[in-house]
Amino acid sequence: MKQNKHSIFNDIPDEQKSGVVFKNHQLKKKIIKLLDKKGATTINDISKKFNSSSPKVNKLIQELIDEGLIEDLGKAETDVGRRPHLYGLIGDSMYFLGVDLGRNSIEIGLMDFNENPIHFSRDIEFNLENSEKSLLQLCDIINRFIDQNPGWRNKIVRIGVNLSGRVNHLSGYSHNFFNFTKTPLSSILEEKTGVPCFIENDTRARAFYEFYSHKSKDSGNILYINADYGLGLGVLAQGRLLYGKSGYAGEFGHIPFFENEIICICGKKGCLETEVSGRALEKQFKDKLKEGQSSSLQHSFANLENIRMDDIIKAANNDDTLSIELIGVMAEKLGKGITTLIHLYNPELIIFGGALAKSKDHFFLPLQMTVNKYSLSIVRADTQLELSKGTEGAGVLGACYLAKHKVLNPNPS
Amino acid sequence: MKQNKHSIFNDIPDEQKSGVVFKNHQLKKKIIKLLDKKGATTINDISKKFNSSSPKVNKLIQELIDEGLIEDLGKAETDVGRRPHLYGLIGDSMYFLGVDLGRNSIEIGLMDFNENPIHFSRDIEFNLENSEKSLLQLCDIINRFIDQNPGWRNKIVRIGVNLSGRVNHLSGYSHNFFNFTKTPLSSILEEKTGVPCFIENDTRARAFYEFYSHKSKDSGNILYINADYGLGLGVLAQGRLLYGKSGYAGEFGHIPFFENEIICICGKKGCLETEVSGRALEKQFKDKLKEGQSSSLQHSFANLENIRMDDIIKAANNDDTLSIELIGVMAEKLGKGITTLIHLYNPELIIFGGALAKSKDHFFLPLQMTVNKYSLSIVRADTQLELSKGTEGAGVLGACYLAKHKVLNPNPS
DNA sequence: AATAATTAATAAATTATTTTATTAATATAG
DNA sequence: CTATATTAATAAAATAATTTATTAATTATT
Repeated sequence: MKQNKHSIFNDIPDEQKSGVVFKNHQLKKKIIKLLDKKGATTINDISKKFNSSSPKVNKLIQELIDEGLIEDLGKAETDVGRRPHLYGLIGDSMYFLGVDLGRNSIEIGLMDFNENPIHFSRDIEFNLENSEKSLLQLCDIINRFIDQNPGWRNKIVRIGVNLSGRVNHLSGYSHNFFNFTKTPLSSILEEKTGVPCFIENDTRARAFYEFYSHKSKDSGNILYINADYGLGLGVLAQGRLLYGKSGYAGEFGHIPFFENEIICICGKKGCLETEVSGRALEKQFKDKLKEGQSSSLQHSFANLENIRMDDIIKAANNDDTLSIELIGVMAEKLGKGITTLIHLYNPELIIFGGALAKSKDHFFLPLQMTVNKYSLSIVRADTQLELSKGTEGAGVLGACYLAKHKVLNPNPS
Repeated sequence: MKQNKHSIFNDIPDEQKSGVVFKNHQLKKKIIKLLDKKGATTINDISKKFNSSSPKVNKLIQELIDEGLIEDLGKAETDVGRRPHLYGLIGDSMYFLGVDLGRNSIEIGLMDFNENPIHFSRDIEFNLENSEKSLLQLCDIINRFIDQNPGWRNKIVRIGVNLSGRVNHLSGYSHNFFNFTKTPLSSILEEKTGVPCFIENDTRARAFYEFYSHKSKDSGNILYINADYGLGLGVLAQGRLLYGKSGYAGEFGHIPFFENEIICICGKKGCLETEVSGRALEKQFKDKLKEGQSSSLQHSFANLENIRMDDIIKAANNDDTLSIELIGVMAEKLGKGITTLIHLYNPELIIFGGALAKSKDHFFLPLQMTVNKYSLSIVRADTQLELSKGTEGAGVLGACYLAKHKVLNPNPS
């Protein structure tokens, strides 16, 4: 495959690992990271920040300009003295590609360094199977997306691919899909596309989108609850995604929470998910109808078994009393679970997303009430609760943001 | 106060922040960190590790020898070629001081860079009050400890002080004690002793001792449960102590867990601690006696109200059936809580300490059974459960280890 | 036992970086 | 409108680092 032009974020050869070339390379990366964080910056500020002389920084800046990565943004406004030049990233110089694998479709998106969307394709037909054929099809779809525009391939510096199930982001192995080769999945993708790739769990990628796109992220302790058909959790602790020993951290849906007899999809009984999830909501709704309770949905469905989570949520938003009640009770139960999370992670923010969060206040108000009831006020005071805006393509965006994050922070998570 | 001689871990003046002096200083610190981690190392290995030339490393090594921090350990064994010299830290060149504040006593310990104990003083009389007098007394005790040996003061590079309650390790403010000044507590201690100081929550310091002294700490995801009069938790997530937004992370004892009517010391009802803690055990034990159940302890106590947690644990270890039963039931309840922790943190190890853990198998076996019963086997498989060895002076040792850790890792937590 | 092969340490040569001095650009005061 | 003060950028000088060549130390081999 074609080699990416932008070597700045590719590893440099081993023989150069010692010496000046390597150190200049490192410093250039640091400069780019700084410009990304702070925006337009002067040579003096950069040289102070990195304890490097201004002639040295000047030289590297000139090289970065020649490489097409940064540009001179003119002079800064100052009160006195000669005005320094400002330098900033050329957002269009580098791209990130995000891929979100669903069961029956793929979504792909391209984002530039300034986080502007370049192009998105939704609902690309794809049959996810644990087979080599399916994997090759995936690579083909990605390559065809990239080749839509001849200028793109050379600009893409990293590709992130979201998969459901257990994913080892460090080794690049997926546990549930494409696990038939000795080579890590990420390496195969890399070989087929010619661009460095990584894989990530889809809920965590979505969570990362929420974390990254949110304004207030002071201390970096944020939780994202995905209340959908299942119940997922993504954790950002002290600025880093939490994985735990093998990537299971945040298995919120399966903590033992109820003394009930409902068997969870995980095989255990009493999991939080057995009573708090879209799946549980469907079950509870149908049970109530069988018990003789009424709902506006009865008119729309000939066969009540066809009622789905989304229908119930829509009904609640159209004032269906039974739906509102069930969602409210569920939110109260979730609130107690959230209190546990607040005490264990002491987050500054919890964001609620997924289908259930779409029922807005019917879900959010009882949730908040319960959290207030059960939590220590001194701990609770730290934590802000928020509904997700439910942005389309959060998964793909999360993969793109993660790609950018990994490019700028190669060492830790 | 006398200034510490070892400037290597003190911040260098601002005017030197640019330039060669600063960079050499940084590289020397990196060398010391490497020697601490890897033990005896050659100049070539160091220069490769840090992308620095061997003449440069050679020069810095000579300087470090002159400063008395490292020593030439003779030649390495090699198969072929000239044998390189090995260099290693002089453990005795730098000390760490740990201070553990109890309600009525202080414990102080001194440890060298190789983690050898130098001197420990237990049960120093001290009355902890939120007053300036009490604070001055504390400083006096610390200074008197240091002055026991005229050679110590100059060798101590950092002092760690453990306090109960909420502690901000970053700002240096304590929430519950010595909170009457605008100056952070850590700065006051620093001024009075002439050595850089930090403060930390006592449970977290204890937890850090357990993490640091344990052999297997691969991925750095470890929990420490302090099952004592209260119920505490210390979390090491991805190699870093977990604090959360304001240092409340790990408030395990106060998660809403029971539908009971017992008012917790925190003011809420239903907290895990209301039924799982030494405090709860005392209450339950006395209630059972009042209900007419019998125990061997009835013979030893004229007034049954004087029975304490430690007596019940001792009784259990001497085959007292009632004590064993109560501890067993408590361990089962804790097991369910532990399962929640396993699902949320996916740790590789959980260590159980505190007084309750001293009842060994009476506590540990029912605990393990319950964890196995409630947890997802695939997540559970990652987690090893262990009883703490219950080392004397774990708090002071934790403060010393933390001091060393902070000296070697100044940037993150 | 002498020699070749190998690697470490050091010295010398080369290259790179920083420091300083100089020139350029800009605002303010007289 | 010019002089002065102030800061940026650049050039020159000084310093420091790396690279290379050389010498030293060591094992295996002839």
